[in-house]
Amino acid sequence: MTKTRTGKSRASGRITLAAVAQHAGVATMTASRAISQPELVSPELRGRVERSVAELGYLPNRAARALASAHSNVIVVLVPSLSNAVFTAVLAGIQDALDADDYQLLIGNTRYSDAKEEKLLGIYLQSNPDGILLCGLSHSERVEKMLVSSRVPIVSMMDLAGDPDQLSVGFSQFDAGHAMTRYLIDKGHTRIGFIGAQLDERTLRRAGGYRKAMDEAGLADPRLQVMVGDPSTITLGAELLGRMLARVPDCDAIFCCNDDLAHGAIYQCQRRGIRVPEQLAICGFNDLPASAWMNPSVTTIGTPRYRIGFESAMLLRSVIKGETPAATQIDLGFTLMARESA
Amino acid sequence: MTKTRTGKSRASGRITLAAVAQHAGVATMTASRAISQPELVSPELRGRVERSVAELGYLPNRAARALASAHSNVIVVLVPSLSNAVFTAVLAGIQDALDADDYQLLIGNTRYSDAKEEKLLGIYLQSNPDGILLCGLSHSERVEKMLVSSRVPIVSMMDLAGDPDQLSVGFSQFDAGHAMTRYLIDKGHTRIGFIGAQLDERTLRRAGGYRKAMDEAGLADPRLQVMVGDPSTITLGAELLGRMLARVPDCDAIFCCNDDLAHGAIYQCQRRGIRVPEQLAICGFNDLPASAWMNPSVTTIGTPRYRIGFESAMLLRSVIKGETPAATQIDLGFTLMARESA
DNA sequence: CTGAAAGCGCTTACAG
DNA sequence: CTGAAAGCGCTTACAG
Repeated sequence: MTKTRTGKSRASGRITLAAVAQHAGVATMTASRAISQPELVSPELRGRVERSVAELGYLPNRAARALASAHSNVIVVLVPSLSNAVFTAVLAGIQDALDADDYQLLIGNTRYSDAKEEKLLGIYLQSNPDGILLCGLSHSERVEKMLVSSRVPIVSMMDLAGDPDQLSVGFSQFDAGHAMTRYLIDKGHTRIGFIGAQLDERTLRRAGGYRKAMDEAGLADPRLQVMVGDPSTITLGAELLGRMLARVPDCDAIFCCNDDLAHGAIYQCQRRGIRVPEQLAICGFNDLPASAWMNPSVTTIGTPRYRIGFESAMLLRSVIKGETPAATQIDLGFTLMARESA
Repeated sequence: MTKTRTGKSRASGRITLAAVAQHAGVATMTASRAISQPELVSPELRGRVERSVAELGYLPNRAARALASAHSNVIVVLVPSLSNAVFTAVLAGIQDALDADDYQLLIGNTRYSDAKEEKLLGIYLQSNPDGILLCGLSHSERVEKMLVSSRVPIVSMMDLAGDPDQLSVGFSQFDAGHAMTRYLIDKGHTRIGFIGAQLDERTLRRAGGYRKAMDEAGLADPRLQVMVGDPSTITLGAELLGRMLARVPDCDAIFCCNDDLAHGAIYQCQRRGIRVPEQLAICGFNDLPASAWMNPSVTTIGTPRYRIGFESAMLLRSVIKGETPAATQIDLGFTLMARESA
């Protein structure tokens, strides 16, 4: 008798909108409207549909909706790491910004790899996302191509794009690197080392700011830069401190490209009996929670990562809705946190 | 002339399989097969389709595939936090386990909230997931109901289910709490405090293990337990140390339910001039990277979080493929890391 | 090995 | 305010 029983059905077995409509005694269309545009349906029918939805435990099929409506309510977020507190804060901001909407977040972890970013983007683009949130300004050629041909709105997070056509939310990594170096110079340090790991674009821009400040002060010396491609960890910070001191024994300050490295460097100093900051000043970047609590507390750059996520998502949301944003580039700034270690 | 041009088209504008097929001069079906079951298509046609795919930059529409095939290749992962390194390691394990497959991970952050878990699950179930990975064994009644009626395979991560019908991968949080307490007792401590935050099920089980060990040794004293619902942070650890000492001044050891709290407690001791472990032994749980590096280094429980994610995903994967798992419960154990702080 | 037909569960026009 | 028809872009049987 029922259509779903006839012969070889390919049905999923789940409750469908048609079943809800039948249960409520209305057309499928009316049921659809009662759910997505309730103000267009008379209170009576709306009530009947709502009751049927509840009684049957109906859950809409997202794939069917996406296919029929040609938009998915999916927003793709690609971050280079999930173990780094910076990006989990960015994600928290995004989630909070989008909490009230019915967006589905597709979170991808590229692990600082172009190949992984390409792969993830390829998979995620298959879901026809309404928008994309990316970290950074530079991507592989293939990623750029995929992004362009997808025609999906994109917001770049973390740094500021020079190009006003590109939506970006963040702060100048270059300026922050410059400001921290300038701070150390003003404190009277002259042999200021820079320790960089991972060598992602943000680290390289901070290093660029460091170099400019050193140049301006006539203090530049290539031996003072220790750069490695490995992921940043406390252990690596401890190791690179050793490498720096072996190379430049009279080094009097070290600017670590992030707090993990700075913490490792400080712990290592404690083990070697090097007094921080008296014998060696050490500072970091990002202001992780431990930096305020360690002894000595760590001088570092406070970054608005939660707000970067939040504002990026709000900007993307407005663009998806067809609004013209007031500004295409949002500078959220940074804060130098002068504490005990430098 | 072309069908897509006639009148009011609802087409998305993207390249479709039909377009690929036409370009290759084959039927849509053959193009479909050439992509998903290439071994069933003659080398010649397969080659033509592959070339057309590349030339046109075809990306399959996931919604259409999901709708037609009644399975989505989506796996839902719900974790209570993304800022906690424990769960980001679990996620890394899951991602690595599923890397080769074409699964799409839907990662949800429940923030330790039943309401958020319900909401996320409701949204994610709309995508018809092939499987679900959850943290913990106990969920709200509504979540349980949704899970049951969805009939989607589920693996519970972190702890071990008593019920053999339930798939679980983890270790006994209770036993770990018991072992750490036993260790402190064996060291001669008698006034052992327990500091717990968040009060999620894992913390409560660890506290249960602590209480049992204290009972067994005849050392139980309710005043020794400081429990608060706030999220665990270094700052909270520092604060709860103060609260514990105010309440039990002669406390000689403190078992913190996780490393964040332990770190905060130790930093606070340093600021107050309390020597760790001589005056007060402090230990944590999870073995975060900093625990091995701090001075003093932190005694804690090493947990196999990456492997929990990896093995959970492998187990779920095999169940989705219709295999019968060798065991429904996988105990990955824990390791007591005896270091300087206790 | 290949293909014409039907259908997955929704929403978009359109008509009333 | 309500509904019958068509279509989104795929895959599943089935037939050849």
